[in-house]
Amino acid sequence: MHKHILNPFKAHKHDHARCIKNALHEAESVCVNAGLRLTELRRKVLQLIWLSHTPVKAYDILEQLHKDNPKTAPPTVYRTLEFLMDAGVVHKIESLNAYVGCGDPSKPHIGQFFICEQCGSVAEINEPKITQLINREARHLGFQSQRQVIEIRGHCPECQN
Amino acid sequence: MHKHILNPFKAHKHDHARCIKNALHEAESVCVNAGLRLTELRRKVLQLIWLSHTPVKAYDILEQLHKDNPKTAPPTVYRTLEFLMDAGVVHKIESLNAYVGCGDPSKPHIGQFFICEQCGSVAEINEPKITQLINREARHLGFQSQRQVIEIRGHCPECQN
DNA sequence: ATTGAAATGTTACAATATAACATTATAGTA
DNA sequence: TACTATAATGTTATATTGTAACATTTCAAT
Repeated sequence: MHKHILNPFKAHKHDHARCIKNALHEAESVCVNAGLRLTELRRKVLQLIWLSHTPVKAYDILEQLHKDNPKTAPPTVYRTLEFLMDAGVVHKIESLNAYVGCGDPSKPHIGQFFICEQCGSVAEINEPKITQLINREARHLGFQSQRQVIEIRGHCPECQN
Repeated sequence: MHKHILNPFKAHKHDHARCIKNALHEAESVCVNAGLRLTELRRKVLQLIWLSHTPVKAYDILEQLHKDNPKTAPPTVYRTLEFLMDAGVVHKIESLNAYVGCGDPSKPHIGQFFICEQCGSVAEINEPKITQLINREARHLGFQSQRQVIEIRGHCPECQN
């Protein structure tokens, strides 16, 4: 696997329980290192996101949380998502209005996402050449780049017939 | 101006009336060539989008249309936007939920957008190197790329102090 | 134990978008 | 010209996504 592939397309029967466990463990250490509190709620939401193989909608998370507490309201979800995104352990897919676990939160980065239109699965890479090329174009325009939204729609290996 | 810059950051006092006129004229010929009907409504919406120097929200368009017809409803706007996007004369900025006129609709293309967080203005380029690089990464993943969402957030030349 | 800040709860609502069906306009044909 | 199939728009209702503002609870540091 190339080093810049943070989160590849998953084989159908990879060990996803392990994925989740690993993601939670990484999130734990990211938060500890940054002096952030990964509370029960935040851990729960992160886990719900990782439980899915595809990006998760805020209101789907809300629905899941209702199983624990039927009175949970949208702000709880959105605040939690904001925290997880700021911590760098979750990314938002803007073109889907949905949220996905970061494949490698160990250091902050600009992710590039490949999203399957068919099955919804997402791969995340961090290819510095893309970042650099875009930054170069930005300079040509006199533009100061702060955040890059790179979302490629198409078909993943398993959905091509 | 580089050839791949489809829509640069505008100087404060460029001739925007000319921009609009030009855009409508181009849209006209795009539609004629494709056998599409640029109706009064569609032309009106396209004009409203170009009237703004920044991406326009669907409900702002709706509000403008209400001046002509107070009963106009959301589907009218969204359908018109869909038509204009399919025709290639308007792009949606996914990270803003807003719509912007295409800088060069003459041939279909993948646009790359630079969006100023301060003033909201947008520049559009079409740099094949970016497209190609991303497509190469896609191939590494076994991914068939169909559409690229490239939106760079930051500060435009006039908003850097 | 006290307290200030962070986290979460709660209520209400704003903003964005679509489904489904009705009506009108248009272009091509008889 | 009138007819008709299709495209375009109107209309009603509702779904989805997201936030403002204030109340309460939890937590860590004293």
